[in-house]
Amino acid sequence: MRRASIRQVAEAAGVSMSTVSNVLNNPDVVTVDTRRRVEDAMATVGYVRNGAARQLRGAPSVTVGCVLLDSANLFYAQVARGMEDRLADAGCMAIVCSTDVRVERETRALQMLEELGVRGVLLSPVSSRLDAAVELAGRGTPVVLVDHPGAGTRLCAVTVDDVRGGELAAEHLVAQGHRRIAYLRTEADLPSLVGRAEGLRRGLAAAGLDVPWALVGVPVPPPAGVVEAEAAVARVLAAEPRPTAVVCFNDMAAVGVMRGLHAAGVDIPGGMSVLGYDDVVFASELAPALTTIRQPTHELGRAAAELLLAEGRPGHRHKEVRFTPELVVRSSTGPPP
Amino acid sequence: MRRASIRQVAEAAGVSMSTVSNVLNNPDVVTVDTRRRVEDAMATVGYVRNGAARQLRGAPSVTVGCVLLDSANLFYAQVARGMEDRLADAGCMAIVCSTDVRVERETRALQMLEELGVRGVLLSPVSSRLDAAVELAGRGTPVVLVDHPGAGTRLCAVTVDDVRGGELAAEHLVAQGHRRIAYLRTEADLPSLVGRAEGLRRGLAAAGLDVPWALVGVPVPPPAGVVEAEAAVARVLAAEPRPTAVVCFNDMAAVGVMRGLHAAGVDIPGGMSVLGYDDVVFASELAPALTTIRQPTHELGRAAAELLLAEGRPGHRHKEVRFTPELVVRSSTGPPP
DNA sequence: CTGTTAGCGCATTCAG
DNA sequence: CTGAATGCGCTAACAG
Repeated sequence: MRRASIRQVAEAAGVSMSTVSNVLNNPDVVTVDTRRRVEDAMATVGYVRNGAARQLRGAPSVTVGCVLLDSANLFYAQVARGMEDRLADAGCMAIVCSTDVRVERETRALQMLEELGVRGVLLSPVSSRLDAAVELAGRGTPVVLVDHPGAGTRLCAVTVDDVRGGELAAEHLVAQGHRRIAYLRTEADLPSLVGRAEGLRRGLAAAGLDVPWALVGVPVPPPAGVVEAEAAVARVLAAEPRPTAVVCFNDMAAVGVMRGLHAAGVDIPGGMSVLGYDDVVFASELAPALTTIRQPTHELGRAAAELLLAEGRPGHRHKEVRFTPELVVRSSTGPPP
Repeated sequence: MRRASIRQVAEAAGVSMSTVSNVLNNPDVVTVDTRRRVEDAMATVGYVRNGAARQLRGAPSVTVGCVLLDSANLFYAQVARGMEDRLADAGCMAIVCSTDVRVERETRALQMLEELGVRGVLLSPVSSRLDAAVELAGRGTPVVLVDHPGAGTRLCAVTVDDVRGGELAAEHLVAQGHRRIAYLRTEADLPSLVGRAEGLRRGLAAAGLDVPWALVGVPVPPPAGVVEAEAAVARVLAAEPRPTAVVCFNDMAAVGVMRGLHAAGVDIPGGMSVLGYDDVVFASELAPALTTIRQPTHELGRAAAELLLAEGRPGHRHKEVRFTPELVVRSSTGPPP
């Protein structure tokens, strides 16, 4: 069964195709009377506009690709929701793709989205190799980077000041008296994570500490979820001398760390302070309530969508919107033992 | 700048358009030699297939609509991820739309998706009025319901046995000695919620309790998030006689309730037991760890996508896949005071 | 104000 | 194996 086209509507209403087209696109150019007739006809034949045909004719696409590391991750889920909301306001819809930090998945997603002819792509890139994204943009599909500065690429970007986030973490812990701090790191060279590490170093250095000694990086293997973070606890406890605080790359990892610490019988924050990142919605309800660095997720998504929608409008230029993270002090951090 | 079409590829390669089309769709029907030439040409002119044109010609769409209550809600985020994964396996992509339980938003989303010509729609409906979905399906866009049985609609559906979930909750609490139980209810008549309420009633009745007395419904206004749930605590504490347990419609609501209880100085579970629903990833890390009913989110999404992809294949018939929830006992429930 | 026509990019004829 | 022709549904430009 093929859908009714503008043609059968025209027949049913006894007018020409272009009249039907007009009631659709230039309603005021057609008599109230005929318009009514056409609208009735559309209803009776069950007419539905054909997006593919419109797009082929050059109408702007109503779909936007959202290529994220993991849409089920609460952080990205909220970012995606922000995108979705802003896009909906503009009559657009989000096609969301999760890459799980895999280049091939990212490449494939970008390819498919380009073939679809999306209005643009909001991308939280898997790594700093942005060639594919730059080429995509070069071929005419606007790209806005999310949580990645994209320095020197001429791509618009929405970021959070990760270095500042790292500093915030370092300052807070140093102020509490910590002198040796573990931080969880993943294999991927996500710029947001390297930024935070840099911030940690700066913060420690500013406090006059010997950074190489004061900061111990603990690797967490992919997919770097709760389970992997929990397993990493053994490695932080084994470090000599033992660190008195651990900084996590997100709140889910902090959940894992807390779990591991509980299992090992280490008190939080008495025996070890734990610092999260993101301030997801349940961070305040953990045991103990999690001290963390808040990122404005929803706004991040909205801003990214905003930037994308602005592309192609007259006076458009490369732009980076940067948000500032915020320290939220709760009970999982305290003075060292 | 318009994208290169099959035509410029043909020119660049010195062959006809149909030859190019063939290397794309019937690679073996063309000489290895010419194929190479054409492929080179595609690379140099930067050719990208035009999805709109293909779809117009009748190619099956690669997009599927996922219309969910709230994609940022951890439960749906995971369901969506399951959908996305299964769809990706089939070379498809998910267009996700959140309705926030608003009919107009649902209607609008379905409309837009139909115009786009999506391969189908995975819908967690706002209410039991499924007319729009049924009509959509009638017009040829397959619809699979998620978390809604869709009785009598001939629509495929993926559900969780909500009545059983409610029973599980009732049985557990009654076994602990509770005789008067509050349950949080929302305004929306979501079938999953009415199912659970029914299960609660059955469970209590089976234990020989006077249901109208034993079960007190406490309304939570939209958007029924953490904040609203927290505010509802006052109402459960004010009920006379005071209930000794409260069952929540999801884990986020439980977070709110726990927060409210803490604020009111009520011990959990000493003064009040709290039961969640969903078993989201952080439920085990709350203070106290949350007793809850687990739903298989990812599988739910996968199964829905599976059903959708199966539609239109030869021997297809109406089907409902039903999953079974599971009680996860932790520390937020215990004997009444 | 309404009707006619051409062509968007592609895949599928059919004739060479 | 290749080339030319047709039409998918729609809209913009033009003719009436």
